[in-house]
Formats: sequence, C-alpha cells, structure tokens
Amino acid sequence: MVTEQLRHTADDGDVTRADSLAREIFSGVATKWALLIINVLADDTLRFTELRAAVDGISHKMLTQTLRGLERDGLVHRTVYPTVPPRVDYYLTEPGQELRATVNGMCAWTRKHLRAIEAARRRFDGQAP
Amino acid sequence: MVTEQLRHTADDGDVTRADSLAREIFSGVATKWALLIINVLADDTLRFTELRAAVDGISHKMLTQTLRGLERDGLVHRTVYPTVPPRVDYYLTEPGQELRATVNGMCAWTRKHLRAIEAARRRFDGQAP
DNA sequence: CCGCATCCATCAGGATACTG
DNA sequence: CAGTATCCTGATGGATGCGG
Repeated sequence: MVTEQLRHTADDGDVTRADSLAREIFSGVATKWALLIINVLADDTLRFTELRAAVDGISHKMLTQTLRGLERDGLVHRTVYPTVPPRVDYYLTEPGQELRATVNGMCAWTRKHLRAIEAARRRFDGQAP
Repeated sequence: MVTEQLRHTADDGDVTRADSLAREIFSGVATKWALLIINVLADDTLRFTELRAAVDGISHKMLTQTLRGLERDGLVHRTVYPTVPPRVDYYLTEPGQELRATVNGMCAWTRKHLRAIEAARRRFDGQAP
C-alpha cells in the first residue's frame, strides 16, 4: 500500500515525500483503537491495566501494540517503574493533547447525531430489503 | 464485537443502548477511508470516478462500500442520474459537513506535526535495534 | 460509468502461555 | 503487572468479470 501510494503520487512533483508520510501518519492514527485510547487518556496518567479497563473491548495485545505505535510517534509518553510487580504509566504528550482536541470533536459529533443517524439507517434499510 | 460491547457495558446501567450505538457509529466513521472520503468531498459535488481519482489508493470496491456506509448513516447524499452511461453524484449532507470540520482538524494536525513525528520515530527506532 | 458478486490472499486481531 | 511470542481464525480488502 505504501508502495502504491508512492507510485500514484510519483507524477505529482516534489511534495511526494511529505504527502506519503502524511498519509501514513494519518492512516495510522485514524483508527478506532488509537483514537479511543487518546480519548480515554485525556489529561490523566493511566496504567496499562487502567487503560485496558477504560477502553472497554480492547484486547491486551491491541492495547500494547497501539500504545507502542503512539509512543513511537511521540503522542504518548511511557514511564516504566522498575518495581515488582512492574508499573507502567502512560500520558499524552503535547502533540497528543492537540490531537485529542479534535478527537473530542468527533466524539461530540457522534453524540450529537446519534438519533439522526439511527433514523437515517432505519430509512435506508427499510426501503431496500 | 457488538456483542462484546453489549456484554461489557451491561452492568453500567441504562445508557447501555446509546453507548454501544455510539461506539458502533464512531468505529464505523473512525476509519482511514471514511475520513479521507469525507475530507476529499469537502463542499464539492463529485462523481464516483472523480472520488476514486481524488482519494488516491482506494479501490473500486472500498469506495463503493464506504460510500454506502456513509450514505446509510446520512453523511453523504447520493444522486443517480438514469442516463447512459450512468452518472452518480455525491456530496456531504449537513451532518457530514459538521464531521468534516473535525476531520480537517486531524489533517491540519498531521501536517503540523509531520517533521516532529518523523523525528520521534527515528529516535524511537534508533535506540532499540 | 457505476454497482454488485465472486474468488482469493492477507493480515488484523483474539486466545493462550511464558518471562521478568 | 506488563510485555513478548505463537498460533489460528475470520474479517478486510484487492482483482476480476458481468450486468444495467
């Protein structure tokens, strides 16, 4: 897919590099789990287990994996306390906070249009089956 | 997954229904392709083929499929002209436009932090391998 | 031109188990 | 408690072809 995108934009000039990078970052972040984690973290500092409980429905694996990605991109900060049992804290960095603001917007939007969407679906489903 | 969510929130009281619906809608929309399509549509009216060209990298199938979903939720409006060859136009509805505003935020965020993220990645990747 | 159906490869992602 | 590794399935999504 990255290959494809490079191919597709290859004849567009010199913004190519930045564009494909942007697309990659956007695609990585525009994800159910990533966005939900960011939304839950908000301005708290949470441990792995707390996050797991808060995100609701996420598996151990996906949580670890998504957190690694967010950490790699510098959106969350990860603190490891070498105690036993271990303790790991996560919180949003400044860039993470900024992204969170827009994610909040999406959540607000969802709540606002809940009933309307529900209705739209009934209409859509009702006229075809 | 829907099942799981219902199960998980079952002991939370009566917001259960709305919550799981919200999650479902959010998950459907918080998707690479859906967000990119919304972003590209902006306040234009585009035909299927134009969209396909604009979104760049999306397959015929995914475009159809994602558009159906957006139409079903009432985020895009679909107009079919019974001409030959057929012509189908898509544009964002009012709710779609509202969502688009927040998507714009995400895009702006991506552009703004491009270099920082790139750097963060190098740092992250550089200290382990 | 657009949509739908089909086939098929892939990979996301869940379950499980073992380490520090 | 948190992370990593392995296995395995089922959904995702690409390619292709026909129909309207």
